[in-house]
Amino acid sequence: MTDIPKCTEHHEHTHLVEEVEKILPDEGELYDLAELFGIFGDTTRVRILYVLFESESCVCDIASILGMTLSAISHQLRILKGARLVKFRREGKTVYYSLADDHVKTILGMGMEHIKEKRS
Amino acid sequence: MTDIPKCTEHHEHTHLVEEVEKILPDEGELYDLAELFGIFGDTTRVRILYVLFESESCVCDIASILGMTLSAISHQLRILKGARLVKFRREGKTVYYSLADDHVKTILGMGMEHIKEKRS
DNA sequence: ATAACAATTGAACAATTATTCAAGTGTTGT
DNA sequence: ACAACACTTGAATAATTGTTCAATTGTTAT
Repeated sequence: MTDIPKCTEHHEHTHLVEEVEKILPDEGELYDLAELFGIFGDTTRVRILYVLFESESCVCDIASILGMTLSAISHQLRILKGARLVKFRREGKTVYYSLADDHVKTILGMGMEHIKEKRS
Repeated sequence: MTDIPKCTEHHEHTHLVEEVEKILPDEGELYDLAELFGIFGDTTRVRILYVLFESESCVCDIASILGMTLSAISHQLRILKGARLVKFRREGKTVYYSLADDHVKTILGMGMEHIKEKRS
């Protein structure tokens, strides 16, 4: 019966709780934040974003470049679209996707910096 | 029979493929990168990190503050430890965790910026 | 209207993952 | 040696998620 603990002795609990509550984002923000990072947490989506770094591309090209099916890519693009990480425009039969803004580059860059440091 | 497409007409495929291959991280880096972001993709882990922003804390305190079991927190700390996002030291019976470096703050800050913009 | 192509969508399946439960370390004090 | 506390760990379960398959929508050309 593992229960929520109240560390028998020590700490300035009450104090810490107050401080944490001050800076801890509310439930909604926390959820959105985790969801955003979760989106970067899949190699297919990251690869798509790297393709879009290079140039605006249609679904078909992305699929072709990454060696995956149209459907798989389209599903992932829907998620990226939902998080407003990419935008799109239609031109005839083809839909062109591109990065929504520079946040994507910055965030991925930060992540890359971290893993490169920790790899040594 | 959904197959990997080769867009019938258009594009400078060969050119684009070359360009993308130049900047696309190799398989290992890509995996590590996605894995890193995946770690930020869970509200429990993000909450733990926010607690550690405030101060070094023992597992018991984190669990107590977040209203979760010791076991659940310990499991998540193991993951954070594995990604070198947190470090720890033992002092008698208690183990104190703290942020490994400033990357965590920067990365979470970037994410927060993005969602706050997109919320309006 | 019909055919052909680009893309989207929903359902199904397999794989991954977070939490719980129960049992196990490791350390301190008696 | 024993009990008590802080924490860790492995297995099990439920929930989430990525890809595939099949069907559908939207657009263009004949």
